[in-house]
Order: sequence, then C-alpha cells, then structure tokens
Amino acid sequence: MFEARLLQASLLKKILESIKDLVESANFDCSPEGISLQAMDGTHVTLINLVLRNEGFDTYNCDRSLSLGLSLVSLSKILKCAGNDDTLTIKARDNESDTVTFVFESPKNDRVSDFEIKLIDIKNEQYSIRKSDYSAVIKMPSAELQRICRDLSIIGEIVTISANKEGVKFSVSGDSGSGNITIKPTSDSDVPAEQATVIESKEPVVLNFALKFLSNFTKATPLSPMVTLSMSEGIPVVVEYKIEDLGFLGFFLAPKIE
Amino acid sequence: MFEARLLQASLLKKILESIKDLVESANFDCSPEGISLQAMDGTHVTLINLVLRNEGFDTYNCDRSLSLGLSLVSLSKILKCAGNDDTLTIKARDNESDTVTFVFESPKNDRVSDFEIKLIDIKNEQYSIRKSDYSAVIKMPSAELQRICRDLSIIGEIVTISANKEGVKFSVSGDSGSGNITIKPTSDSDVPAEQATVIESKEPVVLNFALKFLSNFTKATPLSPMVTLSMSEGIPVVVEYKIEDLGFLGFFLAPKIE
DNA sequence: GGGATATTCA
DNA sequence: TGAATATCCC
Repeated sequence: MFEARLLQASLLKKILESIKDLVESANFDCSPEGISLQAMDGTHVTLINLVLRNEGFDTYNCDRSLSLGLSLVSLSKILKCAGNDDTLTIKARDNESDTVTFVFESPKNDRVSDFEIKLIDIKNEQYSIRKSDYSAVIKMPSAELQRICRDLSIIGEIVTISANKEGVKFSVSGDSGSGNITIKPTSDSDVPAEQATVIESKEPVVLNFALKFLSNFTKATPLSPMVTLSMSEGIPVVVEYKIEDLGFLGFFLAPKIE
Repeated sequence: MFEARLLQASLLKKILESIKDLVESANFDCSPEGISLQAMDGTHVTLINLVLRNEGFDTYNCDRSLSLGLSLVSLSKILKCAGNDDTLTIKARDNESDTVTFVFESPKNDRVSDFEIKLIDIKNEQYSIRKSDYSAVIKMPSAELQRICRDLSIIGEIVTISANKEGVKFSVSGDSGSGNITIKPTSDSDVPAEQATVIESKEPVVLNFALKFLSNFTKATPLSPMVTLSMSEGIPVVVEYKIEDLGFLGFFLAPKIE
C-alpha cells in the first residue's frame, strides 16, 4: 500500500506541465524516502531528474518500494481536473495492482474527485547522475532565465553560454542578426539573498545548447523563483528548480559540439 | 402587431449560443403572456424548453398569439451584430407577414441597427412537458457543472450521475482510466443561499448520459450563476437555467439505457 | 495589471 | 490550423 498526500495538487500539475513535452511516459519510483523520477527524452539529449522527499508531503506511507509507470500525457490530463487549491492524494495498492488513483479534494471538502489511471510497464533504466564539481554554478531568478530563453529563441536556435566570475553571457545568432544578453552577479545589497544572482566560477566555461530544450525547461519557472545552472566543459548542463519543502526538478542537457 | 423590447440583447445572444448547435430551427411562440420555444434536436434525444415571460421585457405588446419560425443559426448570426450593451426590439406584423425584424439600439442611442429575417414554416409540434415529482433535484453553481462536464469529457463519453442525500457523483471511464467527481451539499454557512449547492433527494437515482449533450447545455452557463438538475429513474434529466426576471431555459436529455 | 491559457472565429 | 479574444491566475 502506497499513499501520499500533497497539500497542493497544483505542484504536481506544474511539474507535469514542464516535463510532459519532453518525455512520453516514465516510472514514478516510490520508496519510503519519497518519490523520484528519472527519464530521458526520445532523442537522449535531455534527462529529467525529479526528487520529491517524503517530508514534503502532508502524509506519506510507503511500506516497500514500487515503480508506477505512467503516461505523462494522461497524467497531465487528469491533473487538469484538479482545482487550483485542491489537495492531492496518490494511492497505489502494491506491485500487483495495475492502476494508480489520484484523489483531489477541494479546500472546503465539498468536492472530491478521484481518477484511476492504468499503469504502463516501463523498463526501469538507471541513469547515472554523478555530482560533478562544476566549473560554474549560477543561481539566478527563474523568470529571468525564462525571459532570456524566450527572447533569444526569436533570433536563433543555438545559444552559447559563457560564464566567468564577472557574469554570464547568453549569445545567439541567426539569419536576421545576433544578440547577447549578459547578466552580472547582484551587487545591490538591498536585494535579499534568496533573490540574488550569484555566480560561483572556478574557471571560465563556454558551452552551446539547443534553445528549444532550455526553453522547455523554463516551463518549470512557476515551481521556484530561483534556478541554478551548473556547467562544466564537455558535460551536460544541469538546470535545477528547487521545490519548496519537497525536493527539486532537474534537467540535464548535453552541449552541442561545434 | 407584435413588439417586444428587451433591455439586454445579450441575453438572447447567450440563449442562442447555447441552443443553436442542438436545433436547426424552431418556432418562437409569442402570446400575450410571453415568448416560449420548445424544440427537439434531430435525433430526438434532447428537448429545449425556453420560457420568457412578458414581465421581464422592457415593453411587451402582443394582441394575439403568433408563431415565429426561425433558423436558429441565422438568428444567432444576426444577434452577433448586436453590441454588448445594446437593447433589442423584436417586431413582427401579424400572421400574414413572412419576416420578423430585430432592432438593436446602442445605450446612447447613437447607433440603431435593424435586421429582418425570413420566417420559416415549421409545424408546431406540442411536446408534453410534464412536471414530474423528481427523485432528486440538485441546485449547484453552473460554473461547477460546466467544469465537471469539461473535465470528465477528457476521460470518456458517457457520464453516470448518482445522486442521493449525501451527494452527487459524476463518473466516467475511458481508455486511459476512469474518474469520479463527487459534490456535497454546501455546509458552510458563510456561503449565501443563492450560491449554495442544495440536494433534494427523495430516493437515490443512478442515470447515464452522453457527456456531449450535457457539455452543450452548459454553454448556457453565462445565463445564470446556478443550475438545477432534476432526475428520476427512466425519464429525461432536466437541466435548467433561470434567466433573471424573464423566465428560464431548460434542457431535457434522455438517459442512456445500458 | 500582466501573463498565460482556453475558447472562439476566420 | 492559426489568430484574436475572454477568462483566469499570478
């Protein structure tokens, strides 16, 4: 028996909005510690790494680990049926059951909806997610990254991110011209630390990425006011959104080699 | 000579939006008491029952009864030409005339439009609308019914409505899974009576309906903040929207027999 | 009040 | 199928 109750169904809604266009289906790995999901897109360019720790749930009961394979499109459809302030309870029997139940309850408890989704058998690939000692780690407002990706997508398809101690430059060029957006670490001491842009740079890095994917990642913006980009030469960038109290949603994107 | 003046042309606009996809043409039966319309869809699954009482009109003159047969699609096209705050005057000569005139006037009276539509000869079938003593009568926010129909349409095509004193359950199942939405009577005394969900249940009922039609009925949502569902085993459900001061728009839908 | 999304019209 | 609009959410 697995049962996890989340006060804000909208959290999972936002998570699905930001991953459903990247991956068709994935296993939600439920263990006593929490729920996690790792999945790669069809072209194996991006990897999604979602971690939701048990402490972040209103209630969390998981006797033994189980993998819930779900169509992310179906799940996102069902989550659209949740009211904006509904709570969510996820219920699954055990490994033999072939469905999982999502229960939404309105704040006043005058409306309860439950949806059953069929489970899909997905072979559980283990992706090695190694903690690297990144050359550059940038913490910045997530809305700003979203805006940058949106703006640069108008110009071209590939963005060059150059980071050093002084700042981070996002460069793009296309048929109609080219553009650069540079952000600098926050110096204004009026800005609270949680909202400050911070660059930790061990050595300068320059990497190219497909804007299409980066833009897609920024759909997770509603999850967190801040985002971190971790980069090293030759390995995937990590774009990570903390999910308050619960965990985080990370996206890995392999750089384009010219 | 028939002449009826309505302060809000938008009311008739909303009425037509919610019925024009169900019935091609219908008779507007004008009598000294008001205007009424009964019509069935082509497949004889739904019946529309519209009542607009004379008191609700700004002015209302009708010497003797007459039936105005109109193409609802044409009428709805013409009503689209009305400004949002325009008043509407409906004018018809008598039974010999073959047109009816719709006059729109802007609030400041600086713009007057008039449209003439050809009358159609439609044989006036009398549908027996018997007031039944329903097993369950549910009054609920119309937006909530609309939301429920929209959400459940994502999952499947047939909804099972089960009503008893405790609540009303809308159930649906489809390829990807199944879902139930249950609403309970309002217990919160802070909610004004006009906005409260109320269930009058004589005996439990369980009925199946095609969601397609129910969803269509909910296009009438802009007419009223509340809607009532009246149900008894084996007879059509009535979905009724009160139209303030004027009357009501009711939809009858025969249940699906399994 | 601005952005995003859902619905409607062309 | 795309664009404009209306509604909802932030």
